[in-house]
Amino acid sequence: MKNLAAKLLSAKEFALDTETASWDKNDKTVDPMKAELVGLSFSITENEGYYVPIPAERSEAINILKIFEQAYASEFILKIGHNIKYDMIVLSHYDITVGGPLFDTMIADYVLYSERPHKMDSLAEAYLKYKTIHYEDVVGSGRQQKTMREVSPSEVVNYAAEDADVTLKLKHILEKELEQRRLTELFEDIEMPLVRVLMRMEMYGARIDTTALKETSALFTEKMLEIEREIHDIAGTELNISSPKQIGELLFDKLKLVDKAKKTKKGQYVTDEATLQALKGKHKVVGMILDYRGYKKLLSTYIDALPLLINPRTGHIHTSYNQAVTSTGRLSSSNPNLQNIPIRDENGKEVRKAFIPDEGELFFSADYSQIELRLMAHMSGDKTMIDDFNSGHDIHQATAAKIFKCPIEDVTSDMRRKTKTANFGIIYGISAFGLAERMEVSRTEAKNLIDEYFQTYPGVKTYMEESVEKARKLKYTETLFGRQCQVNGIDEHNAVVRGYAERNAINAPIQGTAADIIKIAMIRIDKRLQEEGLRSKMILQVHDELNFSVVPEEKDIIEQIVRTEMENATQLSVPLIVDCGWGKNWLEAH
DNA sequence: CCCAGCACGC
DNA sequence: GACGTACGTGCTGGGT
Repeated sequence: MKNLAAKLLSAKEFALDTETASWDKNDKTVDPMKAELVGLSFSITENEGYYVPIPAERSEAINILKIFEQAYASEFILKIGHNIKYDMIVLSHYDITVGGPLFDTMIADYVLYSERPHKMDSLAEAYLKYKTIHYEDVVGSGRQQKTMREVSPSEVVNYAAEDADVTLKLKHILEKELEQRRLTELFEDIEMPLVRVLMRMEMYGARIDTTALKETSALFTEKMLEIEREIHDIAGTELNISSPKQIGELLFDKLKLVDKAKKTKKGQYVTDEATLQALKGKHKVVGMILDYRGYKKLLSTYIDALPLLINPRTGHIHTSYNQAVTSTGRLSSSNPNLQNIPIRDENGKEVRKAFIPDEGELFFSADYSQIELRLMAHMSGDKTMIDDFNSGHDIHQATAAKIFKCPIEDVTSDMRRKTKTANFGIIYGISAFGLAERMEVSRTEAKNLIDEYFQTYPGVKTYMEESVEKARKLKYTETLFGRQCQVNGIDEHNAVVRGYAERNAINAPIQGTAADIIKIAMIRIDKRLQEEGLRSKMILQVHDELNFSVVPEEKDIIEQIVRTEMENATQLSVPLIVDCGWGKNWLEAH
């Protein structure tokens, strides 16, 4: 082992992998925050792989890891991994820091082909024409699946060493392809530095007020059961209100609330929120169903679920930020998803209220104001829209004044609401019909509004057309920072498929550029927190928003750092504005 | 075990 | 006449 450690230390790069077992037998998904190390693998030269079994006994494990500590920590050696954030988090629990530059093959493939999955097995087949030993080949599958700990090292070694070797081989191919596609800068300057930022955010986690959630749970459960009883009375049967099928049959077969009810592809009645809202006046049960669903959703997805996810070691909830999922460049969050915590609905606000800072600290929230619309102004170069943003007026109000041809102070709230919907629609590449639906106006009025919109901002119209044209030519879109997103179906004769592709061609560069910008801001904020020895923590990212747990003494400096780094992440022809808020929980701060 | 339907966020 | 806003994740029911 000492020989191997010495070899690693004298290498300029090596691939690493870890084999782990969950210490929670009920865990299906492998959670690095709850993983026990079973073995280490390395590859320094292609076709050579090493596997070091790690004993279950912790002090013995730590002794072995000490041998490799220097190699892992080296600031000079490039560390190559497939989803390396996972390995870095696991290793950190054994006092190992992975230092130096990183090359993540999963993220490299994501930067090259964001729309496809990036599992190592499929990359090995695609790039190396090589069929790897699969995870299930080692531990089995289904009922009799074992943990990696339960499989003897002699049965793990080939699989584990192969993974490190394959990772190394993939790196050598991927780095060339990144270079050819001019994606190296995006990869090295944004995606790789972001890995450590996300690692710190995940490991720190978020604190939850479980007492408050328990009280809310009792209250909402009681209300939900009461509604359930009433609905059963009305229906005359104990139907399952959570079953859209049974609800559809109640509303449209039994109660016949409407003659020609809309049906899904599968021939089932549509009973979604929009449909039920329209039927609310027809029968009191409709509103009750909506209320039941509201409580049920909050309880099952958030209120009763989140407390179970508190890590006993840290007392916090640890999401997993996935850096290689969305086609546009955004992050996603899972196990649990902390990017879809309720905010609009009154009852839902109770959930957001339960996200609290550490003991004695403050919750700080900073979000970009209108970042996507600002990017539309910048990227289209439309003079009027740029001026409207630079004037500092409320953008929806300023747009409304021009569309409705009235002084800005005469813009009514209804005019502003319609314009706001139009502005959203523009970013998503909406049609007149879709806009009419959203604004709840006639198609003619929607068409007029769009016409006025494009007369007001002719550069936006041109930009949208050029975006589609460019995507048709290249088959991909590009953000300001060079991130590419493949567009499928842009040449399709089928208008539905083509329309989908065209809307994508309009939205992806905007959404993707916003994602690039907040990633840059996160890297810079994290760097300053580290370098300036601050104790406050960045804990959550929600696409255009960053959240922090802040020690009171650092209140001023944190707000200053976060605002500065977010607003100056890049220079545009319009200002980037950040709204900041403080509070004792997420709801108050936002 | 997988898909459809629904609902939460930006 | 049909179809018509981007990007995600999670829960539940229901069919296999």
